[in-house]
Amino acid sequence: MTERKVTSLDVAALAGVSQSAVSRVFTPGASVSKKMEERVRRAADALGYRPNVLARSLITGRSRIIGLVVGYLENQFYPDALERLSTALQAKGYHILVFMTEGSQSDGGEVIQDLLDYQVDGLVTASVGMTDDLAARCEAAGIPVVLFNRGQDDPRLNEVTSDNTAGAREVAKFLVAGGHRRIAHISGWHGSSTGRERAAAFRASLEELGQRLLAEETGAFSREGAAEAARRLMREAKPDAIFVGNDHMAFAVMDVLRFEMGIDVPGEVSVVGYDDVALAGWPAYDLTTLRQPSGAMVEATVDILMDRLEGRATAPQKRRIAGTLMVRGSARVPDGWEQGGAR
Amino acid sequence: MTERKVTSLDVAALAGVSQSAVSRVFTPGASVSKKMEERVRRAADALGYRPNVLARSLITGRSRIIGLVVGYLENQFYPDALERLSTALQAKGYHILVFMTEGSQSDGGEVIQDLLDYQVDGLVTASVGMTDDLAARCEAAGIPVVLFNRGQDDPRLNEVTSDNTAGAREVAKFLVAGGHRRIAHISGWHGSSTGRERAAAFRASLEELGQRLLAEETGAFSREGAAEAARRLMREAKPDAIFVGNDHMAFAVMDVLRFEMGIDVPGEVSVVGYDDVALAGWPAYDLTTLRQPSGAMVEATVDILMDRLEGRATAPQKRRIAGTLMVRGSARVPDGWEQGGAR
DNA sequence: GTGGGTTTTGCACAGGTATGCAAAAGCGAG
DNA sequence: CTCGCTTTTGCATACCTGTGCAAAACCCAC
Repeated sequence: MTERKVTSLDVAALAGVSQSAVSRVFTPGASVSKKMEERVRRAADALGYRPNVLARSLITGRSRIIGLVVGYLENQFYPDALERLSTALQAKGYHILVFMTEGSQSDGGEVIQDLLDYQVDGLVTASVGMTDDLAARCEAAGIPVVLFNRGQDDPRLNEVTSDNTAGAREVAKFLVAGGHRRIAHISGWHGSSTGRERAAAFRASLEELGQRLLAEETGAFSREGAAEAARRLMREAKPDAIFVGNDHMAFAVMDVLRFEMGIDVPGEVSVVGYDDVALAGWPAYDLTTLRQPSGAMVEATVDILMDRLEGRATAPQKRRIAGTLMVRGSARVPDGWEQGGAR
Repeated sequence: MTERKVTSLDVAALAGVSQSAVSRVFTPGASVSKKMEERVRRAADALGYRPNVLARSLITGRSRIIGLVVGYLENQFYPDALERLSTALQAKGYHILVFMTEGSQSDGGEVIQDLLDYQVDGLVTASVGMTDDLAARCEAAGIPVVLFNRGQDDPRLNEVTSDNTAGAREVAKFLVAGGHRRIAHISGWHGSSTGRERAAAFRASLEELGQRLLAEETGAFSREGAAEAARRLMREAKPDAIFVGNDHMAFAVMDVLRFEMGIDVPGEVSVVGYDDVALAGWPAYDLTTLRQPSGAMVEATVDILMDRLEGRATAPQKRRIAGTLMVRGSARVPDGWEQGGAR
């Protein structure tokens, strides 16, 4: 409390050298002699000196802070990604500053100013439909933006998504091969590209396979929304298979079917999700789902950021990570279907 | 990219006033005339000016950044708390900088330096057994530290926990009242106060009620550890009820019992958890558990931080939030037991 | 208009660091 | 030892803002 902050000047005084010398010792790649290094470090350790990142950032213009804009952490996919992202960035000397938006359908407008105020070096947005111009404004300010698990038509923006189209097609093939004839879809929020792409590709793929999508309801990426959608679906369209826009909603659907309506899954209705969060692999759900490899997606995100921050590439990248269908017990398995997918 | 950063000097020049005037307009509570305010704001808006938080923090000595040290986000309790904490702090003009430690049993030593480098105004540690002297070092540097959901004997440190002793006693009463006679416990990690307290209180409470704890295994707060513990327990001690140190482990235990060993829960074995994460309320698990009110715990955390940051209180606080038993379907319910607990 | 008191404004400096530039030191060869 | 070259060091300045202090402006009553 009474401890005054120890600065590079204090160290310099104790070591009997100039402040710039101290600065250079703590700046990788600066020109310092062996002897000087030794001397300064000894003094620094004695005083417990560490450079002030904020003061440093003021002059270098780099804060080593990455902003993360996120809407909700209820869907386990996001905490998992957050954990990986934070760890990966930490290894590179960056840290994550968290900005929560209200709800999953916000455009992030409330936090964008906050973000810029903190002079973040980069920006990752997850689970939020950030409007084009907001993100573009950041890019204009020289801040690289990566949309994580969400696309936007704007060609200026970086994106990392899984291949939603291929994924949805894989699910369609799987369900058709399994002999289902009344296939429905509970989609995510249509304001998000992820939700739209999966829905559109699923519908199109079914038609390629000679089927028509029986019905589509929107679950708004929320548990309650999905439960409602499932109830409507079973009351009216009566499908024998449901592809749900993500795992988080799929769990709600399975709960409604099994525990509220007494329907056997997969005996009477097959359920397939999207994401492959940890819970999907637990036997209580044992959910067949399309894995979005969050590890690879995070790697790609970090790659893009580093390219930009270290001044390598500058062209916007749209990376699309391939997923694989995880065949488990919530959907009928076609004869002869092998894990990893048939042709 | 080529856009130079717009500073208070630019605004001052455009408005034809001094830089200090601009500063004052953006400093709440400073002395500015109506006319000046109007004039500066117009210029600032025209240029898109916003004060640089980092430069500001350099001079005020407050960064408006709160460090959060966290070990893993797999246990849903923590993402939930993170979300609440971030939202609450944001409302007060603070933001969370995330520091991940390796695994749940780290002492946080790797990140402590990073933390201090960023000049955080305060520190919250969750799911990590931060050693006393590290936290004490932060306090010595004038940074308030709150241990979230973890206690430490050091009287200098702030803590927010649920009342583990009362909670464990409630569970003991519930299980005994339910007619169980072979009661076992799968504890968390004994390096954590949370784990120790729950285990000790549970054991003691059983003895007060005239029973002996049948067996205790450690689950190390991990899914795999808990599963192993459950297998050992059922192989050897054969309990008719298991109190598990947190929900995250309890789910693993239920999965092993039901799907691996074909044991009926709660017919043959009752399972009780601790935390009441969202998943506990989903019908697939329908877990009876002691609710840790994360909302109230976060409120208390923010309270303590604000007291210190706004220079009110300075004495360390140890807040203990009361929990309530959520009676659901994973454990036999004693006749006449009412939700909210019997006397 | 004058005087006293209250606001408002500008000036100048501080906060902790990185870096261009020039001076100093080191080094190796002759 | 001297010279030329490379490496190392110190000086001074810049980064962007908040704030104490004194000067200026304002307000109101006489």
